[in-house]
Formats: sequence, structure tokens, C-alpha cells
Amino acid sequence: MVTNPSDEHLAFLIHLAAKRLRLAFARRAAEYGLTPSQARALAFLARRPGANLTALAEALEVQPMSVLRVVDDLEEQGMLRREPDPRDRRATKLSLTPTGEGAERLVWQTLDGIVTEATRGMSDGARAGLVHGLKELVAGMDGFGGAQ
Amino acid sequence: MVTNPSDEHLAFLIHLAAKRLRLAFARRAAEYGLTPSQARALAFLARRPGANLTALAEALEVQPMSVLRVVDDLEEQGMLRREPDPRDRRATKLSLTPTGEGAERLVWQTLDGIVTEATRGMSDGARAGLVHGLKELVAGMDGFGGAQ
DNA sequence: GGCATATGATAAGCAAGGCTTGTTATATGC
DNA sequence: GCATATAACAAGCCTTGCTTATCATATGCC
Repeated sequence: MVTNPSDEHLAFLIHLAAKRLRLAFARRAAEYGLTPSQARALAFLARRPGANLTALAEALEVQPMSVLRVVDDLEEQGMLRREPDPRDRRATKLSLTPTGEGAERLVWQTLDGIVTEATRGMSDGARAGLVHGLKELVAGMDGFGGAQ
Repeated sequence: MVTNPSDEHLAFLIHLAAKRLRLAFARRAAEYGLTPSQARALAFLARRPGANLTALAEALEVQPMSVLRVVDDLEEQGMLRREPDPRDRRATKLSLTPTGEGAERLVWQTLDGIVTEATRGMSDGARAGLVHGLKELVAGMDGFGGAQ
């Protein structure tokens, strides 16, 4: 438990990496009108078409109210569709329009491009190791997000 | 360039890890009155007492205006001191008060606690590997933050 | 020496992303 | 068949960051 200088500490490194990634993504995605949050929502809905707002919020680990605006904006941009859930009249099923699906593919291309560039100095093994380590780290913080 | 599901992709993992870390830290640090940004500022100033606002902003990779408020708040809390720079009358030298130094030590304890808990399932080697990989990743995005 | 330009701090105000609290409609469990 | 839980949503706040502009002081160059 050494009190490392900040650029060596896991917490600061993660913060910095996230910040740089977010910025890089935001710049490129602004060209096709998407913010990072919207992109995350698209990525989820592409895999789980028909999910409702609550499920989306849970997947994104935010409060339902926090995705409401995102969903509204995506709908306004014609990327997302709201349909009533025939099984539960309180609920709304969300799914992507073809436009939304196209945007979602662009999101992945953008992300892949950024990560490829960012890890160009790393071996495939190192890259895979990083992903693995991050998954363990995230799993180790599983309860940390509860009851916000 | 496989279009992985999002919980496998480096970019999403980093985002999620950062979010969970930030939340965990914010909760604990709220008890002693610090936000994550304030903590980062403290950590930097503990290492570079006498730095000015511009240097602090550069280290934190934000615009000077973005740390202004943080500095104001820390000063108000008695954790930070502003002193005129005798060599440059435009500049202000920032340094921590004893209170600020105490808070900075608490920040490290908190961070170490969180990271220890989050990585309790990992070997020392895996933990070191993760830090190393993150440093490479951050280095690979070195230019990504310029000219905001 | 003196002007053009650069730099440090800061004011004002905007935007994104999150939150809390509360309301309404509908489901569901006892 | 009522009490409680859940889904969507309204309103509005907070935090962190940004942009743009201002003012004072430094500094480079002729």
C-alpha cells in the first residue's frame, strides 16, 4: 500500500484513460451527432431490442431519469423507436430504427479505430491481458454502484 | 476488429471501471468534504507545492477555468493557500495548508482501500500488469487531449 | 525604450450528464 | 380487492467541464 505518485496509481490511471477516451470519442462522434451517452444507449439497444427504459438504465448503471433525455434525443434524431409493450401497459419497448442501427455500426468503427490507435504499441497478448484485467477490476467493484 | 459486445470492449470497460471507481471514491470522500476533482488537485499540489493554476490545469488535463472553482473551494475549506509569485506578478503560487496535507493523506488511504478491495481477487502480478497496461494505453493516447 | 504579442488569473455563462423527489398509471401479491 | 410495487416521466438541481472575453503583467524583437 505505497502512496504512489498519482500517475502510477490505478485509480488515477483509470480516470485519465477514461477521460482521454471519452474526449477522443466525443470529437469523432460529434461529426455524426452522437454524444458518448447516446452511443452507449445505441450499443445496448442493438443487442437488446425491445428493452424498456428501466432495463436500459440498469445496463448503463444510471438512474432511469438519466437516460430519459438520452432516449428522447435519440428518438428525435430518428434513431430510436418507442412502442407500447403489449404485455405491460406501463412499459415502453425501445428499439433502433435502421438509422439508429447504422449509427451504432459507426460507433463501433469509431471505438475500434480509437482503441487500435491507442494500443498500437502493444502486443496482442498485452491488449488481451489489459481487457482481462479490466474485466476483473470491474467485477471486483460489482457492488459499488448499488443504491445511488 | 470484431464488433464485440460492449462489456468486452476496452472502451466500455474503461468507462465502467472509471464510473464505479469515481462513485466509490465520491461516497467515501464526501465524509471529509472532498469531491474527486478536489482530491486530484490535492494530490498534485502535495507533490508540486508552489505550482500555479496553469500548471495545475495542465497536470489535470483540464482548462484553467475548470480548476478555478476547485481551487476556490479548496481555499475556502482552508486546505489550500494562494500566494503571489514574487517572480511573476500575474501568477499565483498554490500550496497546501497542513489541513490540506492531512486531507491528501486521507485521499490516498481511501483510494488504496478502494483499489485493494476492487482487486482482492487478483494476484500481485495481475495487478501490476493491469497498471502497466493502463500506463501504455494512456501513453498511446498522449496527443488525444490537445487543443480542447 | 517601446510596441506587439503571449501568458496568468479570472468573470460570465453554457452544455452534458447525472441526481433527487414526486406524480400518474398500471401490475401484482396477499 | 386493496396495499404495495413498478414503469415512465416532469421539474429542477448539482457538478464538472467548456468557450469566450477581459485585464494585468511579461517578454521578444526592432
